[in-house]
Amino acid sequence: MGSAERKEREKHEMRELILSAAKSLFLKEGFEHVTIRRIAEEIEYSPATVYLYFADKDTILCALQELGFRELYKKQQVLAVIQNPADRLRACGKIYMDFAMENQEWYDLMFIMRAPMKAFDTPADWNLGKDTYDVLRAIIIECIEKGYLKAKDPQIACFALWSLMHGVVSIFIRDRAPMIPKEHREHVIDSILDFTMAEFLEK
Amino acid sequence: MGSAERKEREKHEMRELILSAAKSLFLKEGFEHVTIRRIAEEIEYSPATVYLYFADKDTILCALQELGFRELYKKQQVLAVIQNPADRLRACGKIYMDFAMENQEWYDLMFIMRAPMKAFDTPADWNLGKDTYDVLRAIIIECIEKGYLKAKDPQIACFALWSLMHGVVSIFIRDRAPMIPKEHREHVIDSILDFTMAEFLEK
DNA sequence: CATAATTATAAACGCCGTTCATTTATTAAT
DNA sequence: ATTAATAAATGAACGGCGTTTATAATTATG
Repeated sequence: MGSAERKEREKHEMRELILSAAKSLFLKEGFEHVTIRRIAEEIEYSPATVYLYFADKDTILCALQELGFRELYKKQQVLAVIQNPADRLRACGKIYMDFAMENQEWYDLMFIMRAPMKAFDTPADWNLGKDTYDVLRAIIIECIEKGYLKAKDPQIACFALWSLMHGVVSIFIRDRAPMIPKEHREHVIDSILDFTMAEFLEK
Repeated sequence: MGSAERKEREKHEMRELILSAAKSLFLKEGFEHVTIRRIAEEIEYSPATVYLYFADKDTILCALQELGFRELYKKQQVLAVIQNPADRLRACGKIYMDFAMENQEWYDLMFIMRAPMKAFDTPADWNLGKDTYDVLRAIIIECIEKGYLKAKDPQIACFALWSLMHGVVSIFIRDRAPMIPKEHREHVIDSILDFTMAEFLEK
């Protein structure tokens, strides 16, 4: 009897329905309107029904987060055409920070908000973030190999440069830089990239 | 009739009472237990009474934030005894990141959480953060003057280095670095400082 | 067709920040 | 000292949230 398979498929479809409602709420009305009750309303089910398909709200946010990572990973793909690793490093930073500033709520969900992280205990669940992180790591390893970076430990160099970029955009997103007018943000990001390349890189 | 002054004083005392209850809840039970209802319970008044002394919850969080800034500023004072500006820069970073890791919820409130920032629209309210930021800026200006840093724009250098430090600790605090075991965090912070000093500084 | 299993829901629980009509306490004026 | 005016405090509610549970509706199986 193949009805078990259909059941499985229906369950999966319902999950997708819930996620798409969550996503559309997120995009149209912002994070704070993504509530179980609003999701349920959107798909015309009761709030309790949502809990038949997802353990809790964090699990749903986690799935949304995943979409964000895919988007970022997609944007990183254009880096492949840049030959010089130093140029590629700069472009990587630019793509990262532009993504953050153009999709602030997504970035917030992916890298700042507490909520979705409660859902995974084990680092194994971090696969999504890992892929995007590995893009940076590969570039840095090449930069070290080719002598653009004098750092010997790529782990540290990678974490430091990621931290720098994350620091910049997360300060902006959470409004901790009143000394920098909003109109200057884009320019500051470029200046930070220039500064970093000038100070960090050898040639 | 000096009763108006006494009224003023009583009002101030009540505000202090509320804040001290908020602080003690924050320290003893963590941020999530700092609710208007719990504060009211703590001081044995009704929740509505709290609103006679504070406009809303964010205003209270804002005052808590201020305490955090004072604490950080106090810790920065030991920097004064360090003569060499490059050494002072490193120590400044160390103090900052240690403060963040040892007082994670305070740091979160000061630099990450959205809540207390809704309370101030104008950069004028940022005086507290400005003092601690100026400590870093003074050091960097001296580093540039004395040729330790080749950057010409201290604004950018300052923002970049702050971003780097903030990035590191905020990634840790919000658990975005599963690739780094918790036991290694302290060591990574030191390595980041080494890396930064090595890559950034001239001599 | 009847029974078992699944799916959906209404209603509630226990929180939250906040508001407002009403009561209680204090002060000022007669 | 008594009353009138002012200020302080509150109980109860509003509208929200995530989540749970007992019950009802639906669907599948024997």
